[in-house]
Amino acid sequence: MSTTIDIRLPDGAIKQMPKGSTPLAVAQSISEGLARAVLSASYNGTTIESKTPLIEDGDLVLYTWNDANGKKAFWHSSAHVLAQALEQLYPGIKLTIGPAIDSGFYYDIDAGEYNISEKDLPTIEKRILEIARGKHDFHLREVSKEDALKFYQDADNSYKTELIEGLEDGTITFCDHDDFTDLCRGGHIPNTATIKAVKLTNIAGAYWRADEKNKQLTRIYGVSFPKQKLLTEHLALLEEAKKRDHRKLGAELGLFTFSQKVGQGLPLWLPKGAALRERLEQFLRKAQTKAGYEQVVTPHIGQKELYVTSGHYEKYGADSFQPINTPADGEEFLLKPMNCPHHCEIYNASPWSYRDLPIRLAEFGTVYRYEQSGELHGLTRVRGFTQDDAHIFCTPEQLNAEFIGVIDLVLYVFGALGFQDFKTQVSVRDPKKPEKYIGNHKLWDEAEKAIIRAAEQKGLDYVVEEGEAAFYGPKLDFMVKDALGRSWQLGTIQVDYNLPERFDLQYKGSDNSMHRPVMIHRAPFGSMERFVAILIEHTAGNFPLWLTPTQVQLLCVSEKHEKYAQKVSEFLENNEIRALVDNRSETIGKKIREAEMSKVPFMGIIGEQEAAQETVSIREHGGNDLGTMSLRDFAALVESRQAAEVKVFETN
RNA sequence: GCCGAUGUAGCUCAGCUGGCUAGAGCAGCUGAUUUGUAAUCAGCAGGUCGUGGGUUCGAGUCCCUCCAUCGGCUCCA
Repeated sequence: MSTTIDIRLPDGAIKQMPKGSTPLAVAQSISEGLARAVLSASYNGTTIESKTPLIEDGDLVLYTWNDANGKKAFWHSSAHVLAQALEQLYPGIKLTIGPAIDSGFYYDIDAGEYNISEKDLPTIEKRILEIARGKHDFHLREVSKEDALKFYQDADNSYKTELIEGLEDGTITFCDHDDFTDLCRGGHIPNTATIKAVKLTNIAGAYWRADEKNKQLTRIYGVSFPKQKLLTEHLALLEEAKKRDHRKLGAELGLFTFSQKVGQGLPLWLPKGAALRERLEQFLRKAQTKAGYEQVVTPHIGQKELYVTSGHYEKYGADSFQPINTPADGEEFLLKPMNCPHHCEIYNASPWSYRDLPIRLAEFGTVYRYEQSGELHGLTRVRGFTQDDAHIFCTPEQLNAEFIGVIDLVLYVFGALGFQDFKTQVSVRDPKKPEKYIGNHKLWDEAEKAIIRAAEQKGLDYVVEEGEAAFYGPKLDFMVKDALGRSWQLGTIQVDYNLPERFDLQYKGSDNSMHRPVMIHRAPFGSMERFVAILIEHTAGNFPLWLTPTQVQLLCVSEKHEKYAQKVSEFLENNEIRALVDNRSETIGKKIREAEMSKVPFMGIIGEQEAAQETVSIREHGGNDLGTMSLRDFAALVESRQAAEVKVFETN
């Protein structure tokens, strides 16, 4: 029997090591520095500890802080120490779960009688660091299911026993460090000493097993680092991100507002915001016309019966804005929560032949949904919003091509607005909760397959998320992050066999008999509100020239030059450049400062010289001085800048 | 909806352990100034301290209710 094994490293090199060597030992054989930096590893694709003995040939990847997996191990291990600190400070609390997440880690506890609040976080942080400095090794060990259950029965922790009940004997591991033990699957750093800085970011309620009906636990979020400097940088980054918050910028730039009198979650678009939004609508309208869509308009209310037919009433009726009554007895209308039923009725208004299909009906449709009060969030989650909606009615044979056409449109829109960093997600049924969905399984299977097929054909790097489907059909969702890294669904494309059934949609086939069309619901922006919100956070309010409300602010050096400034303004307006004149009796310095803060791309300074020579002196946002130029040259400059922006997305 | 925090002028904030007519800067208005690349000067005005109740001789400050906002959870047609 061989006493050595061959370990292949990512660069292809093969290390021959004694059987039972650990990843840490492999790292050591490469360099001391690497050994110090190793946080975790994977062997043959499975995550392991840096001290797991390797007993067969395989591929080894060593992870350091610079790898996502290294960070994950670091944060997961930090969660263990957080749990230990909490147990020490609050004896008798019950631990539940504590995973690493994208930006740190959390631990959920049942705090029992304790009332832990934000004020206590610094104390807990201090204790974590004290423990970490104790230089404790993490040890993963296997335990039998019986022993594991006994351990937590003795500790009177029903959460852990519930978790263990769901695990198979032989796969259960505990992790020890110092005097602390936790049920854990693994993925730890070697020693607590590398945890040099920790910040508990917030404390919140979270339901056990993510179920609203279960007890609410206390969740403590944190983030930790191997160097104090990294924490300082992280906190500075968060401060920067806060400056890009669309709620703050929306107010500062005069884009939108809310009123308690009007109601929560009901945005009021100010002139500048409305102008921006209209420009976005025009942009999409143009792209859609080119792609064969036709614009329709439908009312903001519909008879209750309409939503009973669609199935929405049964699903959401109780949690929606309640029916509107009329003087007529028993007559009830609902504010429309979606446009599809209306569009189905437009389809039903005429007979269709397979030769007519596909038909694509588009509408910027404003809908009202009674979102839970705790869900409302700036413009990203509101109770009244406008979907850039459209419904495609096509034959089953056309489905694939139509779906791909919509993916192209979404990618075009994202490209135009500079959203490069998005994730695609195929949202399918939760197999454990079939009662959440309507329609028959065969059609669902087909719809899910159709989406995955199209995503594959377009080469999208998608993830499949169970339980994220709409109740009537699966979706392909385009997720984009906000300034703070929270993920939001923008674009969505959905395949639906159900509404055609419910509304009895038909077309005559080439075989002279009636057939059922397939429906695609789609919205590239998702909603105007959410899209603008994310756009604000991505651009920090520095919108592309073609979108920005004011392109040029003309600043008079003194009131004497107002007349010429008006002339310049008129010239620019005639050249379709959006300009404003600032003729207040203020110093030029102040006017520049304010124009800078309102993020106008160009400032045109107008004084004695400019008026005499019929020129304008241009300063770009950010301070770049472009010098003095003729009005014609400036108009040409703006035009070429704008054309360059458009060209970027036309060629994408 | 749930857990936690917050709520003082249009905005950003001060107001100690409850104690005289609640302060500041910016914004606004009036006047002076007529300005050359990120804040000219002076004066004036502006607040039922989120709402409603309570405790107290006395509440911006303490307690309760509701509303809104923020961070999560849950939800998201």
